[in-house]
Amino acid sequence: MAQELKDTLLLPKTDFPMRANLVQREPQRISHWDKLGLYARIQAQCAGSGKKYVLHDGPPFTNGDVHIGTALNKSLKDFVNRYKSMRGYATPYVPGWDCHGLPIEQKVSREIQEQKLNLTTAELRAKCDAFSENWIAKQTAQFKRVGVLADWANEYKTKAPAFEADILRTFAAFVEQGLVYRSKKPVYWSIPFETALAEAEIEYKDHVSPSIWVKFAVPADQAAKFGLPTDKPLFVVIWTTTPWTIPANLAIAVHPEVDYVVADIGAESLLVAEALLGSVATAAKLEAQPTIVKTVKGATLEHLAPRHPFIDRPSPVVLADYVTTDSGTGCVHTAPGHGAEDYQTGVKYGLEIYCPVGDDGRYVDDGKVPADMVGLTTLESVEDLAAKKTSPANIAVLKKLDAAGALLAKQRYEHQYPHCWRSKTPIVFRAVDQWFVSLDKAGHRTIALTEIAKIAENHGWIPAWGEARIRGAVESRPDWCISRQRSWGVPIPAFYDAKKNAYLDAGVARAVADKIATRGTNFWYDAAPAEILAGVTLPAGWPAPSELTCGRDTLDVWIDSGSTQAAVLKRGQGGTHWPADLYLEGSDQHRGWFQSSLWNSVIAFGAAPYKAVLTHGFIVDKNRQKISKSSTYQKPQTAEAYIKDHGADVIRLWIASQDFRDDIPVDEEILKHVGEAYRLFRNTFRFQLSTLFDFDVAKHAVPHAELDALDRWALHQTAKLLAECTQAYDAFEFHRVYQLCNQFCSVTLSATYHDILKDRLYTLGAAHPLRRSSQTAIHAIFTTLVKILAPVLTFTTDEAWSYATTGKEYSDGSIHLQDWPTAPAEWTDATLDTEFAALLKLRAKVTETLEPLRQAGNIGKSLDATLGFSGAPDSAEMVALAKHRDFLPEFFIVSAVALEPKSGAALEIKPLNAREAGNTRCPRCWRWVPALAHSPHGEVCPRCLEALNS
RNA sequence: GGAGAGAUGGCUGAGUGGUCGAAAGCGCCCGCCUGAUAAGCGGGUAAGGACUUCAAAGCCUUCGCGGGUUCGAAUCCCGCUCUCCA
Repeated sequence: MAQELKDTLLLPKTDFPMRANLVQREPQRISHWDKLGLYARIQAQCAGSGKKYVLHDGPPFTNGDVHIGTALNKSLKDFVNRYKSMRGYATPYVPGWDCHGLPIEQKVSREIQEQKLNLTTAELRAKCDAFSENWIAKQTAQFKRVGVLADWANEYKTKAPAFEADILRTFAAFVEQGLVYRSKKPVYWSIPFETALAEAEIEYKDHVSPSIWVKFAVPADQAAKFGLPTDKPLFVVIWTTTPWTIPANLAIAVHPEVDYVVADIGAESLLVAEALLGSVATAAKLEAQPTIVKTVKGATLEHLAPRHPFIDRPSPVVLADYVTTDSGTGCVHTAPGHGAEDYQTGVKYGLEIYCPVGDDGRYVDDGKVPADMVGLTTLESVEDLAAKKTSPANIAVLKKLDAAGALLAKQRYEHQYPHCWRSKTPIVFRAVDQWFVSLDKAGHRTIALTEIAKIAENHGWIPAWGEARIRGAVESRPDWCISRQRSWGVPIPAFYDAKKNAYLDAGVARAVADKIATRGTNFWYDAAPAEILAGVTLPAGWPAPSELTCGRDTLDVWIDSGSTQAAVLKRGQGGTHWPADLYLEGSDQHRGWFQSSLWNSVIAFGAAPYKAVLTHGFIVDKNRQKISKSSTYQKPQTAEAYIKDHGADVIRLWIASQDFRDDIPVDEEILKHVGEAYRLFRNTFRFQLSTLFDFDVAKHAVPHAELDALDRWALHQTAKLLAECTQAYDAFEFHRVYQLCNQFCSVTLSATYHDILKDRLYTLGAAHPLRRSSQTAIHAIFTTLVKILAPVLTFTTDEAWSYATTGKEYSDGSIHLQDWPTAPAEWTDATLDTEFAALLKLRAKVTETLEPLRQAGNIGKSLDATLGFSGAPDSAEMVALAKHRDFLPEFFIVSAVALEPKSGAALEIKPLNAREAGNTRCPRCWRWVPALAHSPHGEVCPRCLEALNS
């Protein structure tokens, strides 16, 4: 009997599964999309709109699995592209790969060493090429698995011959403008890799250096000449944290305006800045308080010539404005071959740019370095660092100074020091002949800064502090050292004669580029200069090709990646355009790719390559620590590892849920919560689909004006949600979309709208106007909601959409081909919203009132109760209740509601057990009614009887 | 050493001078339902402290830490610590 009645109900029905089973099923949907040619279809659909939005992809490095942080980056890009394409923009998205560079060459070289192979440069390069290509294939699959939609068949690779040719053409533009020069000045140098490094290739780490105070003896005749006391031996004291640079010391810098003192410390006198005498005395643990015997301005000391402590030469005093009295002695050890400022001062005073340290980091035998120090290394290996040992060179210098009686004091000094990003060892500053690009010569720095400001005016730096970040990087950047002593890269098209004179020319570079475009860069390594230069008109003054050899330096890889805007956007690859509408990368790229792209673009084309730059933070653990430093995370931090556990849609939802402008914390608890939110969304879709099983919009939709008030209220809420989500997407605030949808689904829908609706959807006749009204609304809400979430939940929304439109798991249509939803103006009804807000407040009070009855075991579900409201008939509450009198039982999900106007009384809610109120339960709709009626299926309430007869 | 960013309850995340001990969701606890069922609904839920009490209620402190401005601060200012970035 009960079963028979139950069969007359219109219970929800759908094939859309409750369990997502994302890990297994997502790959199937990816194949489905591949078959559909989804990317091409979306682009074709938007092509006619006349609107285009180009997000230019920053290339990941091709030497390993996709890291979760890279997946985060690509997902954010995917959210943007999908949203924009739904808004009708063509969104050509050409993914890219950064292929050249040290880490790959290093890995490949190691393999070669292990196999004891002896390869030519060209062969090594071929292996690097294959290595990179292999990872491109793997990473492509991994990105696709995350759900990233892109023009995968039309990718760009920095190692492609045509691309390499464009890098060289960009470089030729530099040469043409006279910006490229060869010079010997100090650069960051990685000893293990024996190469110069770019600023973006170093990382600052804690480091303990031996800081030392060194005495430079002033000969008596010198002291006399400068009017300094000669009664006791006089020493100029310097301070340094890099003892190994002492053999390269050529001068001592003082500030012209600073006061210096000669201080008597007993047996001898010291010359230091007055302000630092105290700290020097402390460091040297002097027993007696030093006595100042003379004070002079730094300027008067210029050309005073103390002696180097253990090499027979003078170390003259020079003047420099950068000298401070913050720390040290105010007398700055100057080695023009080992420091940027030292170099400037060296040039100013005509000093040699002296660097007695070889490529391998060892002292060379130049006849000046003490014989017993030749061959010692300045490298602190990873093992040394772990053992807290300093370099052999440092140790030797300390000994030497001590033996010479020149070591006044030494101390451990903890600070942050630049390290090579790959070998993790401290870098050294080292002057070597390198190619540089002048950034000021043709006013490019000014242009770059102007471009930064222009972008800021259009609010293109997102978040806004990005402007300060890149401005700082651009302002402070020294001339760009662009040569690398590596093989796996784009060769610098320079030639050298027998005397090592360099020849570089823009026209020649372009000619080389043209040849490389078809033959690849190995041409440079395989062919003789005569062949490379065949058919090329040599500039005046060049020797014959037969007298030249090809340079073996390669270009800094930041020239590679900085050229993507030329090689991809300027060429319109895949339908892109220049400048890009958006660059979107981690915030470290202000110093990296955002900057290198800006310089390249400004130099080559006179303007920035992007209109807007969006940055995100980095993934950290729940203690806000970098994952690589984290002790709680053991599993590999690859995208694959996360997706294997949670599925791509949950990972994407997690990414969307976080405010990515800050660091992005990840841990299992957070992912678990996101998983719950995912289920909420999925269940919302499922419930809505299941209630629409017998609804056909074309046939059954009810005109808006005829919709029930509750349904119109729900549509009002939907319109509000849509407006807010649209605004959030436009501002790239995906976490707001997440929060808004989450609240909408759980509060507005599940706990309120859907809950109330169940009675009418299940028990009324199929075609009852009220039921069709609600189905009309649900259909509209579903359609809106599923589209709002489509950019994030790509798999799930596509699945739900397929069920909604065809009832099947897969279909030719796709949610991703849909336009962004719109809310008809009639959906918005502020008056209704206000009215319902009041009713909902009462509803909250009602559930509170019902709870004691339930706790007491008097009622189970709320339908087991009836309600009485008493209160002043003119009170706002009673008026609102009276207005919706017939709707109240349904609204409160109770069996009956009685209104008892009582003049002047405060509102009172009186819940009652429905049975005690003298009712009988209808076995079909479970409502308690005064009397049942006969039906062919047994006794039911009058309303059910009507449903059964319809 | 940086005129870079940040620190809100178990988690996400609102909140830029008072209505905030702090929205909302999640989680957790208790209960209901079994016609969304690996679902759904309702209620409760920050921590510490002193005191009083059978109990309830009440009191004080706390939005990284410490100061300051103000009648009043999570919100403004200064210093510090830590994290991320360089």
